[in-house]
Parts: sequence; C-alpha cells; structure tokens
Amino acid sequence: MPTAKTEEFTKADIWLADIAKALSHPARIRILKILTEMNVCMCGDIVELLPLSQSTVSQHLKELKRVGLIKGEIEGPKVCYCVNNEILQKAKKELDKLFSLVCNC
Amino acid sequence: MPTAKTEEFTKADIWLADIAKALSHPARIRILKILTEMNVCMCGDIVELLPLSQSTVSQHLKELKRVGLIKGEIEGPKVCYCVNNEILQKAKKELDKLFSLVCNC
DNA sequence: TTGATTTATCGTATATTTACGATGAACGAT
DNA sequence: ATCGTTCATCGTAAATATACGATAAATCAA
Repeated sequence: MPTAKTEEFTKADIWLADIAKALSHPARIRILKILTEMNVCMCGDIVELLPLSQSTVSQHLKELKRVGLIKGEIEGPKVCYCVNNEILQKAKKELDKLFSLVCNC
Repeated sequence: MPTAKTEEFTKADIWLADIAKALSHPARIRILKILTEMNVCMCGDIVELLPLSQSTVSQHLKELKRVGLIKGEIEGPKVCYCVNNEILQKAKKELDKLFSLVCNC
C-alpha cells in the first residue's frame, strides 16, 4: 500500500477489511466450506476438490490462517486444518454490526 | 488472475468473494458508513473525511459502485452517492448463509 | 463567455495478489 | 538408512490494487 496521507482509519475498520480480504477469493470461501463439511482436513484433500495446484492451495490456506479464520495442526507429515470458531464468530459479529449500521435490514 | 486450471467455482461463491473484495479496504468500509450517516453525499465531502486524495477516493467509490453496493446520481456538476439497500441486503443474506454454514453461531 | 466547482479519468509508480513448478523439510514405514 | 508422502516455501511471471498529481469534462454562476 503506497503511502497513505495519514493513518486515521479505526482498528475495527482495518480488522474487518482484513477479514473481508481473506474472504475475497472464491477458493478461500470454498475452503472454509470444505473444512466445515469434512471433519478431517488435510491440505491434499482440499487440493483434490479445487481447480488449483497444491502450492496455490497452500497459499490460500496461509492467507486464511494469517487472519485467524482457520487453524492448522501438525500431525506427522500431514497438517490437519480446521475452522477457528472464535474468529469466525467475531467476524460475524463485526459484519453484523456493519450491516446493521449501513443497511435497512 | 493468471490461468486457473478450470473454472469450477460456483457463481454464488464468486459473487460473495467479489463483495468481500469491495469491503477489503478500510476506506471503503468507512465510505459506506459515511454515506449512511450523511443524507447528502458528494464525493468532495467524503474526501474531507478521509486521509486520501480526491482521485483515490473516486477510485474507491468506483469499486463500490462496480459491485453495486452504492449508487451515484448526477446532480449538476456534483454526484450524489448513496448506499444501495438492495445489494446490501443481498450481501448480508449471502454472508449470513456462509456463516451459518461455517460457524457455530 | 469566462471562471469556479466538482468529479472522473489518465498516466505513472510501487506493492500486493495469484498462479505455477520445483525444491526442501519433516515424518512414517519398510 | 532409504523411500514415499505431505506440505510449506522459493523463484518467477503476470495481473490487480493502491496511491498520487495532472488534466479533461460537465455544470452552474457571474
């Protein structure tokens, strides 16, 4: 992000924008759904379900992990991924707050 | 987007990802809130409230308009912007659907 | 008509994102 | 000890995103 005049956005807006960024690719939305459907959740399983290479899927997992929406637990040579309910709930709450402000719903 | 293996994401996931992309910058979240707070909504008014130049704000408005989250109505030399409740409601509905799937809320 | 106001767009620079194949690290099994 | 499996990371290429100043277009006012 090249040179903003100042840094006067709120922490809350920055956080929510970051969550939105993590959700801004269909592969990552799909991954969240896959991790919910399947109880076991290896990276390789996800690769088979998506039209993307292993390295690309790994990058998407990294992005979801970056904002905390998923967790990864090492199990031998595998990594077991799962959604992080704590952050998902916080994200839902903040999105609800935004939409209740901004939208006549 | 350089060369996806195939194109097998659902329309719904692609749409929601696109909405999330529009929300993925704190300036654009701020703009939605500003447009809600103020009834009249010139671009210039928003520029005064954000740490960004006029041209940059105009770009952010364009991105929000691209996905339909806001509308712009020409009024003489000005443009009156406002949120688009129809799309906001659809976005809220789709996000709720995602979170009810993915999250124990 | 001229000038002021408002906004979009152009040109440009830099950073980030997305994608891939190749490689390396970690582990379990033989 | 070696081999296969699994995954992250590296290197790389191309597309997008973000920001700015400058400029053009449209309108209203004088």
